[in-house]
Amino acid sequence: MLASFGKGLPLSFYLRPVAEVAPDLLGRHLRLGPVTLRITEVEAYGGQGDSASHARSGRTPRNAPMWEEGGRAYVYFCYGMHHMLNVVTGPAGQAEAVLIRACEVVAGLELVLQRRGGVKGPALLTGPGKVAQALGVDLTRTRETFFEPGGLELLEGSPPDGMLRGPRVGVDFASPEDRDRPWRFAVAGTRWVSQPRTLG
DNA sequence: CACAGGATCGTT
DNA sequence: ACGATCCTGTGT
Repeated sequence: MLASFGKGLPLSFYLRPVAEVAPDLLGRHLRLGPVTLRITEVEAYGGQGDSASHARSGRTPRNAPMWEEGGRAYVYFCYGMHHMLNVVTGPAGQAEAVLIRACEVVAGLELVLQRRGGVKGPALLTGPGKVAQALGVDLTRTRETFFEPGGLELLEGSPPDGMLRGPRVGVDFASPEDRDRPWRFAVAGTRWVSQPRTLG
């Protein structure tokens, strides 16, 4: 019999404030083809008013998907080698998104190991670049909704027992107010978290 | 057209 | 602590 990973999340799930959707994504399942991951760490990024967000300087070709209706992917290329996967939230015009920072493998371990170069332990999937690499997500996925057959899917998954939160990683360039905003969320007690140091 | 920098990762 | 590596936004 086929393993069931739950139903797909409805559009209404995404059409809420980003700081509400982000913690609600913990424990959800992210699937693309044969690989299914359980989300263990995320970060919320706000719209134009958030100086840490790609939306801070208005709409550009790269961040255009952020301005569209929630329930789709925003993928960008970083440091010349890493792809970052975000979940766009809110109605069109809000430009809010959640960065998927870490996961644990639910299905497709063999392919994940292959894509990640045989790395073992938490280093397999703790960090946003690693998540995209494991899923096989690249720039061609940006703007794609989570409702397309054969595409990226977000499923109900299993809720976490507890949650940790802390400031976002790598946003020292932002205003003090935005830098200190506790918009990073992680499943409590899991090894599948990047830089656990700054989480409480 | 040229340039500086980045929501990172893996090694030193 | 640092280098890889190239897309992107900004300015000329």
